[in-house]
Amino acid sequence: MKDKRVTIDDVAAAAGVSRQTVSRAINDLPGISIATRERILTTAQQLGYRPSGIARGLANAGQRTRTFGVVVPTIDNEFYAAVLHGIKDLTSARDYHVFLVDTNEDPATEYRRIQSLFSLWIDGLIICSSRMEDQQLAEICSQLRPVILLNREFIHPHAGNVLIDDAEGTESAVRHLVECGHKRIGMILGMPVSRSSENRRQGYLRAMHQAGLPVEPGWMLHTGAQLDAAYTAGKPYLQAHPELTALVVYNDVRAAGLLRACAELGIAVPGRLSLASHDNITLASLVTPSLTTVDIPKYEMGRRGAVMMLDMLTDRRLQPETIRLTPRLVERESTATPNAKGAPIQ
Amino acid sequence: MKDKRVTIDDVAAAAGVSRQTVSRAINDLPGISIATRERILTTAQQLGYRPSGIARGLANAGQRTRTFGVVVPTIDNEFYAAVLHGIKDLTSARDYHVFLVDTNEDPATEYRRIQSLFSLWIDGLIICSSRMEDQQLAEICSQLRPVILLNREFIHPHAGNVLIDDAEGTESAVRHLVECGHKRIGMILGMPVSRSSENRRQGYLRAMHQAGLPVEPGWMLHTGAQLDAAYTAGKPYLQAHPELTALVVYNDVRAAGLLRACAELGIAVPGRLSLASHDNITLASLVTPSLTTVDIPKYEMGRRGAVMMLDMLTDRRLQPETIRLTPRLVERESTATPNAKGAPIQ
DNA sequence: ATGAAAGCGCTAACAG
DNA sequence: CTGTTAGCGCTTTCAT
Repeated sequence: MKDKRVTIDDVAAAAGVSRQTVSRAINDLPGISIATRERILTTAQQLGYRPSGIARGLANAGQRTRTFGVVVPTIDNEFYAAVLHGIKDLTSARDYHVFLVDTNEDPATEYRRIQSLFSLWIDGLIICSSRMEDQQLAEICSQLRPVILLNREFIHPHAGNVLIDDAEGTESAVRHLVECGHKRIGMILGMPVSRSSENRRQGYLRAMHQAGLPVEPGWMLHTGAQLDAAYTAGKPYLQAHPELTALVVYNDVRAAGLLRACAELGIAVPGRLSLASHDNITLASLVTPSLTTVDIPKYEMGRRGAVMMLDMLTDRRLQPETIRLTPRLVERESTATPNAKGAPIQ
Repeated sequence: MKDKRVTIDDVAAAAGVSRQTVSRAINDLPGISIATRERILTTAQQLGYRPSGIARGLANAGQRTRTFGVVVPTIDNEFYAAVLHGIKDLTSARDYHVFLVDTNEDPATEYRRIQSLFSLWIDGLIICSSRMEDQQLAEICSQLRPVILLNREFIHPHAGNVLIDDAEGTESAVRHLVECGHKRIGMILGMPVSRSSENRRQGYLRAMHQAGLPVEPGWMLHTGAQLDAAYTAGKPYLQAHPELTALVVYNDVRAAGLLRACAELGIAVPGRLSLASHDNITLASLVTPSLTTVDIPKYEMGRRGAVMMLDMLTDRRLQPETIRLTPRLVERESTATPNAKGAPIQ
């Protein structure tokens, strides 16, 4: 089926040294003469020797497999693709390998798949927007270090955090709408299990409160993650709430769904309804009207997480940090003064 | 740092049997009484025993780590995210784990990272849109089985193929444009290393030839993978070729870049220029005008690849197949009869 | 039906 | 500086 593997013993025999000396040469450890190292490295090269990560992992009793897991709710959302992109470069450069776990937005799947990953003796774990309970996270952290949480605050001696100030981001969006003159502002939320969604809801409530504006319970609507779900749920919501002149939307994907609903209902955006969303993924600038949105530094979040992970792996004494990234409102076409003249979209 | 691992010996001791018997129980192998199996499984459960995939891999001499690699040019493109999505479900259900490799569209990186992955003794490999030379692919296939190639034809006893008839897809797009009445049709290509791009170019040339239409060399333009790259390269191209009334574009991302260039140049789409692209990713239906595009069954491609992989892993005697999926033109707003009246976009 | 022995390929701990 | 001795946790023989 496949050629016999070249093992460390083969190299040792060929170079006429002990297996151990080869190990020292390969791993650049002290206690070996330069000449010997050179010679061994050359023979290893000639034989096409590749150290087995599997055997290394075993011998190390699970210390260093040079692998770690990355967990995302769904790879199908450009947001997480961008985070992964931020993780990738460093990982590739340092010759680590990444197990990708897609949890389908389901906390139970997340927990199960992570536990299963543990049997592979990963060195660490990056969990993006974890939907699990604190207790489960604690259990996972007790089994592994480091665990880097992106977009989810969790305090644990093994856990690092790269956080977005979600509430502040949403507040800036609401303030923008208020400055435009809006008074009746609704909010489209994400999945109930999403922490970001809850944080953004808090930001919305706080900003509305600070502006002295009322909030009706019916003004808030949870929708599924797909564009179609937002479209489907959004249509009756829009019809039921003609009093609203602006909406803060959980993310761009949902905003795009609402845009479609608005178009079909003849609701002009931003003429009759302003829309401010979050994430600033590619489509935010491509849809018509382009979306005013709170930019989340997705790539940077991934990159910083990967840096922390690799640093902690390189020097096990390093303590995990908490990094806070700041979102920033990007004003585009989907927000304007309320009741401005403007024909319905189609 | 972490609790002592529970090993097979711990379970054996607790259950009062040999390590071997535990192994039989865990792996559901014959040669063990039902009662004993039950008892062992229970104690294993109580102890929280999780078999080490690493040790299993080593003991198996690289046969079954329940791990395989998935290689994509760039996770940042929704196309590949969709493929991954198709791979994910089955993988998760069968409790396999996936190493994700992003090659940055670079053949050398692709080769290097795959070789590096081999040290982890993966069971198989799915390579999406490989940019490597046949010779390198052959080398990789000689080291591993199965290797499933998505969107890249390659014949080898270890290699399965899930293919798209790219040329046919492009031909259907060109035929559509010709039927609209276009005579001078250009093409925006992908990266020169992309096989799809080359196949689509062939389809373009063939369809133009069959329609008896001329093709100028200057009508074809290669652009980078990002939207901005297409926008930047597209602008001077559009200005240099006012004779063109329609464009076949390599993919939706690039078409979106061109759309922006057209908007800035005051070129109405489809009024003065029709655009037909490929892939049918989300943004294709969201941009204005929405894109006529050749739908590629991305999710299905990933899913079929994963099915073949897992089938071959389950039954090692199974021979790899070649599966061909058919693209399908989706007509939207970006194509129309040439020279139809219609004001420039802005 | 169960157990004992050997070894997968490597590194850590100790010798020399 | 280099070699020897033990495993890491598991599965495969081969015994019993």
